Amino acid sequence: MDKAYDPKQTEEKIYRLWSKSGYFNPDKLKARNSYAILLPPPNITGSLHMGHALNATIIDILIRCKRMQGLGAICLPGTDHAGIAAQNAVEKELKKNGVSRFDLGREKFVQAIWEWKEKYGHIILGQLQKIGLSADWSRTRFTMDQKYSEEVKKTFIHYYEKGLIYRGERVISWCPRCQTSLSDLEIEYQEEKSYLWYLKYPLVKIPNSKFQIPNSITVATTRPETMLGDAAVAVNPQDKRYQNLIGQKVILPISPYGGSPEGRKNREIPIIADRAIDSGFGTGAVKITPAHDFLDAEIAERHHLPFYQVINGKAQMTKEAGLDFEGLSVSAAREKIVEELSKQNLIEKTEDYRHNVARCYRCQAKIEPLPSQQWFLRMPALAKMAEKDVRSQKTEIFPKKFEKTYFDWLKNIKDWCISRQIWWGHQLPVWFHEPKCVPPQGREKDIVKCVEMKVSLTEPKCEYCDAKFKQSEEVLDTWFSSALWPFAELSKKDLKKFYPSAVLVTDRGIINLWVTRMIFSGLEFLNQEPFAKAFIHPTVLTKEGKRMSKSLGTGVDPLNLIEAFGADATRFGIIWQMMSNQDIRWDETAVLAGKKFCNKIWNASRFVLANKPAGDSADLARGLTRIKKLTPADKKIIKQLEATKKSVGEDIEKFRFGHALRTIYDFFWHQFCDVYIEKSKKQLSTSESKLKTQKILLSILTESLKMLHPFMPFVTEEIYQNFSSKKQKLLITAKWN
RNA sequence: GCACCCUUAGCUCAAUGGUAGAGCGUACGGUUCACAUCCGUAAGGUCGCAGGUCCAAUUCCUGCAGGGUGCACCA
Repeated sequence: MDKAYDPKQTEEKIYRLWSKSGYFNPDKLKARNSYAILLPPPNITGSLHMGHALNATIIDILIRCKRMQGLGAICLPGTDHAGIAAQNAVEKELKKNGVSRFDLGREKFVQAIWEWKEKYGHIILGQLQKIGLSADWSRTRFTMDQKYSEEVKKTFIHYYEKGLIYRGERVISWCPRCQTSLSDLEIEYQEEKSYLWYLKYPLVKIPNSKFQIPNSITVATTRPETMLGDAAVAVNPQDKRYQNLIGQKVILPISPYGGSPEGRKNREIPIIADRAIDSGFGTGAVKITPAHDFLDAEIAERHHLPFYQVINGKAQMTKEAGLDFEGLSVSAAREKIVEELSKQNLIEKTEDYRHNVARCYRCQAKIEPLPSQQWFLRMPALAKMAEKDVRSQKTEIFPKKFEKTYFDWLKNIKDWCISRQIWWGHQLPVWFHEPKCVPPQGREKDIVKCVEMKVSLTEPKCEYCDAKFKQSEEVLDTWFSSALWPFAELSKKDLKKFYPSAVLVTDRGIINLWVTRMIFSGLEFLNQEPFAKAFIHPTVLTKEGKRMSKSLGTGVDPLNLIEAFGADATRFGIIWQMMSNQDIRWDETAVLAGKKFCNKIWNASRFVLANKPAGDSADLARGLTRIKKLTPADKKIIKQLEATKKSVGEDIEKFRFGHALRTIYDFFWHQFCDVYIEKSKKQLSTSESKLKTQKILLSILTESLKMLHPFMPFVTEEIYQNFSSKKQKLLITAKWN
């Protein structure tokens, strides 16, 4: 053995050794019980970041530990097609050559993404191998595999036939850049400086009114351009200031004019009372734009107000906004409106205002709420099921504080908008027959049965004509397919063995996007929750406590760490910092400590192996309990080993990985190396205690390597290869008792 | 606005109802015989602030401040 440990000469070689052994696949383990963990499928667009590294390390510690405990341990890997993210990534690539996806057309563009996926999609899995993840790669899945796709469609059909999926026109969140609808969870809010405009809407004069009616009512808004779509002004029914005005009408000072200027007549809209209005905000009077605001849409439903869509999917003003505005961008329209209103002296005042603006979680473009025909999954019943499951502890969310995130979302649940207008993804199994058959003479009655739309796995046939059905162009929300990850595409045999999985390990950022949806999907389709526990691990932040971000250049690339310090040191550094489920403020010196520790293990092993007696290692190490006449130092180290094993075992069960690692570290370095090895040097020099001491050294080393292996797999396996027994050739399957 | 979490050595973090510890860094010293990626010694903390409970509080309680997260609002 060399004087220093060199990860570069070791890691690839050892990983190949493991792969060749086939033990990542539990079929080879001949274990009675399984222990499965799903790898949260990274996006095909992803490249390894600290979050992946932490996640994979935790999963791998558990898998390696359970494998050594004799269970049929498996990590089920794969990748996610990442609808919007992948589409955006490839669009960006094409843009470099000045090509848009529309230039290519749908078929060719989707083909380009597939090619891109073949080329780059597997890279992240290779990176996970680099940090040592012992996943069963023979079972690698992809969320757009043919079988997976089929099951996604079957799921849609199941929900549809159960009446849980419906199609409807609703105000939804629309990303004008991605050109698609988004669900509530795909929106991020960002604080922004803006203004609150106080606009005066003149009241319609009523002759002979017994009340004193003011000239105008003032409404506060952050989006003056939406006034073109206003359908009412609303106040709280309790608001004393406006009692006289409820039921009166105001004149929209700028109205969407069409046609000739002579026909110009401003729209008159009512003043209504609605409980949703907060009388403390602004003037207590609010303009209601049903088509472009969620709350306004709700209020409009209650009051049967018309929806005027004045903004389109490209964030431009529509024809309905009137000839003066049609085609203008939202921001240009805003300027024009403000200018016009101030000309008319209808702006009472303007206030500085900070508020949260909704943005697309994939491209950061400003979201436009607008009415659109979409497909929805009815959530109340599913949400109830999911809530009950965690309330009854059938699925345990750990740490418990994250239960709140889960319950909060379920409590305020909205129907899930599952259709997306992008090209990359699972096309809806919905087929259109348009136009309907033209009934031949005398058969009108029969043909009435001809359907315009059919939900079906394969293309349906019309009973009355030869016209082909056309499949819906829309695709499903990526998370609709991710929700099926615990079971889709698994063979019946695998399903029996690996469902439910033991524990789900993931980040808090996707508790509801992913975890919650997996839970209700599992309950719905297999009548059992997909995992017994969901462990929400910490998030890796910068040293300053800020989010790591590639675009801001604040990210740390784990591959660089592996290159500089080795995979074991990187794993050590990550886990060393993972204490009590607080977020990690990244400190690279922990990786340095890991590198030093690798070397310490290496050199202590060199010492022990230089003093290894002849014979099979397994036999030598097992004889520990039979050794007589132990010295106090012998007894002490044996006792310390037992205590360490116990403590580490308990820590791992409770996901206290950082604590476990520090316990082993302290034992190995300070109790074993600093004290016992030093003492052993004397014991080795006398012939009566020599063999005993040699056996103890070998035994403690072997047990230490086993404990360390889940945390630092490469260096421990490499050392083990230098003295492995005929009976137990690999450390990965050595018994961890 | 509501809820939860965090605040301990220069940095990143532990532990603990009764003399506060680690890693990294710093200073000084040592080491042919496993390891200079090593060993030893030292410096360095009124444990965020203000109250309270207790014989005793960094540890328990309350309030405040700063940082973070989730939810609601975001007209």
